[in-house]
Order: sequence, then C-alpha cells, then structure tokens
Amino acid sequence: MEMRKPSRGRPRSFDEDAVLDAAMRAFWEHGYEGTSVTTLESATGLKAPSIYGAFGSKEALYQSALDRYAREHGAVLRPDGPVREAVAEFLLEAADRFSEGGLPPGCMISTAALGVAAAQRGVATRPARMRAQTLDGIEQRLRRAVEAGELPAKTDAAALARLVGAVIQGMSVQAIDGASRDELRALATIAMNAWPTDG
Amino acid sequence: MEMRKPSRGRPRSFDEDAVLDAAMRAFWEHGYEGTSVTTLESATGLKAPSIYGAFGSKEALYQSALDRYAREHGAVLRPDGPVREAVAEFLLEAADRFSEGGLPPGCMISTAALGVAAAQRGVATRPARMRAQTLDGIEQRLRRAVEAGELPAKTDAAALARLVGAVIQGMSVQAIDGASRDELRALATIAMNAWPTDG
DNA sequence: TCATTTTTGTAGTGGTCGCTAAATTAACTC
DNA sequence: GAGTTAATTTAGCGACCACTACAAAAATGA
Repeated sequence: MEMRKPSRGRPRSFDEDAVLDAAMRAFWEHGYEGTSVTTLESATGLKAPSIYGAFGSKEALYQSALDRYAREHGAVLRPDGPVREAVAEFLLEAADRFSEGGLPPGCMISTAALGVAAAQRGVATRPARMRAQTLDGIEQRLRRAVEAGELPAKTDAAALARLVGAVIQGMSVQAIDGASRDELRALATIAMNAWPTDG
Repeated sequence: MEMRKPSRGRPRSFDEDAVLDAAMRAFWEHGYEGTSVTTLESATGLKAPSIYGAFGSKEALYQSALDRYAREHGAVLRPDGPVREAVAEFLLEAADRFSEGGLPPGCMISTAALGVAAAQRGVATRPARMRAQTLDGIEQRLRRAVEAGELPAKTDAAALARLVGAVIQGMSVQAIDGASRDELRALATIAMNAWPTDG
C-alpha cells in the first residue's frame, strides 16, 4: 500500500472507495464486456478522465473491483471447527449472498468472463485463477479433515471440492436466472446429502 | 419448416448447415457479445451481406446457433427406465461432452449470457428460458419417479432438480477453466451420493 | 500575489461495432 | 439471345468503443 500525502494540487472531488463500489456493482451485474466506460461514468457520476486518473484503465478498474468483491462480498470457508458444518455454512452463506436484495444476483467471480472475445482473453485469467484458488482452498481443507480422521480415508478430496465449487457456481447461475433465497438454500441443503459417511 | 425451390436467381455458394455449425462454435466459445460479425466472417468464410441474407441478424443467427446446439450437442435425460441411472448417465454424458476434444469446452447454454449489457438484455432471455426448461424437465421426471414410488415420498423434487442443474452448470464452468474429462466424471459421480434413500 | 501541482470538464482521437446500399455476378425462364 | 431473380463483392453508414490532449479550475507553497 503506497500512502501519499498530496497536499499539493487540486483535491479529489469524490470518494474513491464509493466510486470503486459503484463500479464493482456495474461489473458484477453486467460483466466486463457488458460494462462500457459510458456505463461506468453514469454508475459513478464521474467523467472518463477522472476514472482513468484514479484507476488507470477499464481493465485495471475491473481487477480492483474483483479484489473489492472478494474482500467484501465473498463467502469464506471457515478453516477450523467441524468440516461438515463449515462446508454447510459456506454453501448456505453463498445462497444468502447470491440472492441478497440491493445487490446484483449471483457471484461476481464464479460465473465471470466465461465467454469472452479472443482479443481480450487476458481479462478472463484473473477470475479463472480466483476460481482455481477457491477450489484449491476447499480441497486443502478437506484433505486436512481426511488426515485428521474427520472424513473417511478413501474420500476423494479433489472431487468433493469440485462438487462444492460446482454447487456454488450453479447457485450463481440460478440466482442470476431469478432463483430465490429459499430455493438456493434448499439446493445447498440437498447437496450436503452427498457428504461422505464412514459406511 | 418452410421448404422452397428457388430455382431462380444465383444459387448459394455455401452450405448453410456448415456455416451455421461454424457460427455455433464461435458463439459457443466466445459468447454472444464476445463474437463480433467480423469474427463470424472469418469463422464462416462468408462476407457480412451473405450472413445477413441467410440468417437475418447477429441475434437471429445466435438463436439459430442455440437451437442447433441443443439439437446436436445437448445431453438428454432419458425419460424412461430407472431414474437414478438416468440421472447418473445424464451427468456423465455432460461430463464427456463438456470436455470433448475438437469442440469448445463447457456448455453453450448452461453458462451463456450471464453478464450482458443492459441494452441487449433481450439476447439473454432465450438461454435463460432454455435453462429454466431444463430444470423443469428434470423436476417433472423426478416428480414422476416419486409418484411411482421409485423415490421416497418426502423427496424435494424441485431442490433435487436444482442440484442436478447446478452440477451441470458447475461442470460447464470448470470445463471452461480446463477441467479434464476424468475430473468432471469424478465430480458427477460424487454428486450422485446426494441421491435420496429410503432411510 | 504568483508560480506550481493535480483534478476537472470539454471535446475530441482512431478503431471497431452491427448493419446495409449499390453494383456486379450467376443462375434461372422465355 | 433477352429479361428476371437472387447471391455475391465492394464500400461505407452512423453509433459506440476505450481512451486522451487540452485547457480551465482549485488547491498548495513561496
């Protein structure tokens, strides 16, 4: 983090944090390609030169918006406690967040930049990497549970992690298609029936 | 189907079916907004006026491509036989198709047009409706199985259908992110552990 | 006050978007 | 052959894309 005391020159007339929040919601709702700079102008109330002065480029602003989303709106898999409860909470929290009123439906990362023009495929790599990190984090958590004897030794941690990820991604799609909080929670609950047992 | 014997005027110099197939693959890989008319020109080998003469507009071509995809590349839930086997086959077939070499990864419908510009939201309604129809078809199939005593009476058919849909949608996302056939099949297999029992 | 620094609004840049008018070409019928 | 019909190529339409040069504006330090 580079702090700077400007103290010289004309001061900013806007709250950078609020502007980033507005841009994040625009990207969240319409995706990277579906959000034009003109869209960002009306979403933030700024003119293009101010946006570029503060964030550099549309792509850089998108990356900052992704980081902000992960920080403020991302569900987290609790790293301690009983693993089954942790995963169940994780899925239910996602169900709530994806259908929360006053925010765009679905997840900004789970279903981001899936179809993107060949020219700007670079934009898609960041969300894809974030999804891979999420999958990997789940898998590590499950693997630890297996090693601790909390899950059967024969548990396929990688496949189970992919299932948890698929439920998240599917809930995101269905939230965008209008699924309600209760419908998503029912989905998450029934998905937990796939949880491995010692049988 | 309206057949026509033109017999008059200059004949087409291209195979409309092959052109539609090429356009479908372009939309499949890059999505609606990510596929420009210039992209379609190089994918099909045609010039814009020929495309417009044969298909009307980019949006109409996209709809035709969606129909073709559903007809030729869509996995189907077998309407008869044991329901558990039918669903398992459905998921495994999707796993295979989403990771099949020589074709774009993922599903053209499951994860289509999720983030789209506000101006052209109409394009997204068709894929969304197709997803809704798929979910509804699964739910009806499950409901029949419940009525036939093949599934426990307390089975939440709607939630179970949403879970099956979520697995499909999640597999599509993960296939786009590079998941292999085996990884997707393992996901599908472990998902079937959520299948209800009489306990 | 005056020079300096940074942000602001104005007004564009070249490029690409989806799409099409006009002329040419290639088949038909008579 | 002449006339008709439709698909082709060429060329370019207005609109929007992401982005920026420029100068006015608003704060500072001297």
